[in-house]
Amino acid sequence: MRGTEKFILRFRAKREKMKSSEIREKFLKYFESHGHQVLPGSSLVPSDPTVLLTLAGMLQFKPIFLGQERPKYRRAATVQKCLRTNDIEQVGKTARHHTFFEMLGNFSFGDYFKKEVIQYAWELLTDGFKLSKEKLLIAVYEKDDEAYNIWNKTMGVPAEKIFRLDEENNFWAVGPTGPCGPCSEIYYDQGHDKGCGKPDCAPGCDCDRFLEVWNLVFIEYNRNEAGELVPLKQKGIDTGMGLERIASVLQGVDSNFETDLFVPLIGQIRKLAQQSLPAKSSLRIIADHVRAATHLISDGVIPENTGRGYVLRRLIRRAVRHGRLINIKGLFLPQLAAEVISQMKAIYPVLEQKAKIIAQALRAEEENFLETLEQGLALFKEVMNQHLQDKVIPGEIVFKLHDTFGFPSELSREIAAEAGFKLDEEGFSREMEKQKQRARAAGIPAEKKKLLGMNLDRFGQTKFLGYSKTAEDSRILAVFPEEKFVILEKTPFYGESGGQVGDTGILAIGSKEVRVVDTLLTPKGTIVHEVSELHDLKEKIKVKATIDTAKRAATELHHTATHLLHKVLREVLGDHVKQAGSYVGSDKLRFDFSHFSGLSHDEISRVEAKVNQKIHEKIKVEVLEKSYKDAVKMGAMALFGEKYGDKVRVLKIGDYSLELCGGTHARSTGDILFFKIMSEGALGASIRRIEAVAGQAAKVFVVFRAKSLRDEIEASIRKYRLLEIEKERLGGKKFTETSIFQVELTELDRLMAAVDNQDSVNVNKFLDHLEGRAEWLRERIAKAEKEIRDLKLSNAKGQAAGYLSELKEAAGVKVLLKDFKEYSMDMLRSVSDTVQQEAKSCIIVLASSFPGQVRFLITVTQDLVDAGYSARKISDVFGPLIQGKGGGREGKVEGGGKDPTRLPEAFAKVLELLGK
RNA sequence: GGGGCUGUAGCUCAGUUGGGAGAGCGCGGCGUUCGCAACGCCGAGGCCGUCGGUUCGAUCCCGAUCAGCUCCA
Repeated sequence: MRGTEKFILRFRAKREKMKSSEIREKFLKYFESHGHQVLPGSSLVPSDPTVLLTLAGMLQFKPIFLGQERPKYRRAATVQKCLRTNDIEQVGKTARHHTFFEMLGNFSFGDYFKKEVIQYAWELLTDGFKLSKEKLLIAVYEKDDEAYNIWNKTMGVPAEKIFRLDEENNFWAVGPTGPCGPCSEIYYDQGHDKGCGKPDCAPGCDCDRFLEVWNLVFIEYNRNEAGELVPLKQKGIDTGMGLERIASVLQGVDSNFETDLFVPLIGQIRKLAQQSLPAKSSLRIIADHVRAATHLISDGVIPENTGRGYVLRRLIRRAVRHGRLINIKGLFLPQLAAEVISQMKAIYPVLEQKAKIIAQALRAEEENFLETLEQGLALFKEVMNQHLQDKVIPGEIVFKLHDTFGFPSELSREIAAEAGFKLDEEGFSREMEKQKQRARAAGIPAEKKKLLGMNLDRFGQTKFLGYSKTAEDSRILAVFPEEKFVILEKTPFYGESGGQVGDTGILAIGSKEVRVVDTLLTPKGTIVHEVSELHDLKEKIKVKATIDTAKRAATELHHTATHLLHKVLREVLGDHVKQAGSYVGSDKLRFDFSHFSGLSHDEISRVEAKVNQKIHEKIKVEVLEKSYKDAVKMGAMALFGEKYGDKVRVLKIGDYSLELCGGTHARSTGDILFFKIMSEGALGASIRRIEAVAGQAAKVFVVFRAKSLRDEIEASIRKYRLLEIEKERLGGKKFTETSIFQVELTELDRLMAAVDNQDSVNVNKFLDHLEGRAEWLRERIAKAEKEIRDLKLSNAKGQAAGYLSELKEAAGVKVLLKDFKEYSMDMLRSVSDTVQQEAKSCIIVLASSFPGQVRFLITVTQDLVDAGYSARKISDVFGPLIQGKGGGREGKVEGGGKDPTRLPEAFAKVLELLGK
């Protein structure tokens, strides 16, 4: 009976465990019922551009606490996803560390303060969550008597359960200056057996006995520049309770990874591992990192080599490596991410919306890393074997792992540490620095370098008139004869910037003209004209500056097309597409952007169709002058890391696209005429490059492409016919009619009509069709060539038996000497093999003669080699006579020469040699 | 823009004094079997990324180029 009772008790205990979803709900409900506005958690990517990631629950309220923004509500409560990687190497080793976690928090903005928040926290924990008061302990800042007294007197917590901790532990601040204040922490005592057992073990100890479950921050001061604490008029409250931690307490488990937040996920990883006892830490690391990566991607981060993207990349790569460590075969992250999504989509709907991108990005990154992981690990193993004594991985190797195989250095550190090795950190930094210098030295074009060395700051910003004018009377401010640079007072010439190339044109002095070959722009805005010759250019004289309008117009088309392309890419591929550099010239445009995988044929086609659709719509292109602030407010896309002045130009393409841009543009998208992508490819990890053409250049490109395809097809048809004739001659059969592959002129006319209608779908159809025909013919030709080779080979083999009768005797040895016309080495070998098989013991010298060229093969059967004959010795006599030589083994020599006319003489010499 | 690594059968990859291109998986056929799985036998499938150079001869050495990966700018 007692056994049954126990069972029932355990069963009930299990049933009453609070699920994590109930904890979130209960938390928010509690504060809602106490006048708090429940707000949605913010993205992991903060709106504050100076902060890399959301690493605390209060981040979205930081401007309020800093006094920069007025709160909409006086009280708020949130569940906030957070991501931290500062303790990443601890994740998996301990029961509590995470990179991704959820923070439950309640906030007061100038409303309630210490007393209320302490009451709320206590009530929720003891009454709402039913935690035993006996097991809760309190820490306060050592100088905060007020908090101490509230806990002790008002709440009735006995003095021995309240600890005073120092500034390091219990004083909170956003930075060196700004709002700050003491805090108070609530600990849960897990009992003696969970702790370190030291006599001084208490809250704040590193061991696992006292769990900090809730931190209450009392924001009451502002620390000024002088470091003084000035009391705030509006005091605030900011609290944080880690969901994973409180869940482990409420569910009575030893680690956060055993809560319902992790159990299903870890279960699935265990299944994938196909191993009875996979390493616990690897399971935890994978589970943690998958959660983090999934959420990061859902908030628009994709794996890259800088910033947030690099954080994500490190998480994914570490997870992939641990996957291999526990024997998971093949791709596994997309699958696990799906589990995370299905588990958390109710609370974070964005996960479901971005499910496709999450799977794609994870798959691409995992696939890529798997490609290099194996090689890198092999190198690692090899190097470790070489350094068994000092147990240090040399800096060059760490660098190579990073540079070539994409091992983030901390991953290398981790792998090394597992085997008791260390990294030569200094050597690594040294190599890294070298690489940076190399790149810097090579990165700056010669002209730019010249410009930077000249110090032209004193000229300031040149007045640019080129937005509306193509010619202008001006005056020369300065001439630099050595560099052939000219600076004008004002100019219609556009200096190279924002990807757009500089203008070319002429400077006229009276009736004399000087060509401007390029125009540059200094960082301070000085426009520098590079001229082909100096002539009479001097300071202060008057010139008329006229740009090459045709080139400028072609460039403008490409520039406007670039903006359309950017927008269309975001529509077709997703919001994560960001410009990463561009080139806009009169001949073509180049657009680099972030995206994790290559574009499919279909995606490229859709992009082209959409851009051409916008061209077809003839949308008005306008430039608005705005303050930077207004521009951003309008929703204009600005490039991260670019500097903008007070007044910015905003390029508006109807209601379609809005971007900051200082370049020059077409008046209407209709002017672009046609748009065609020439190529798409990878630039580096997660950066793609598209090269495209617009306007007349696009038309020319399409025509040129079509014509060269047509030429190739015509030539292929001729070649194929010849091959078929030869095949027939050699005894092969069939002749395929090829004229159906011919390109009719009317087809090209229809292609041009499609170009004129911006009908890129049909243009591509035509081009693909031509491409298909050319490809088909290429394959046919390759196949016919192979068939001809095979026919020749089998013909040669078939005839070989007939040569037995030509065997001669020399000193009791059978010898075959024969010249074939235009046989390949394969055919000679085939003949030699057959004859050897039949004649058993013999020496064969075969030659194949071409005009001015001979190839030969000399073989000696093994029994004759044993008897002292040598193919090499024969070759040494035979070769020189035909102006050549050969090499190989005693039994076989291959070689060649240049004089087929002396072959009879050479054969005779061989007989003579053998006869001796 | 610069550096490193990789490119061989449908897939995963071997392949050194430069001298007849291989394995495993997959595929096709046959056999054993009532059938499946499994196994055995046989077979197809390759201009060794492309172009050029050195060489009598290049998957191999050198150069260029393309593609993928990776790092730096």
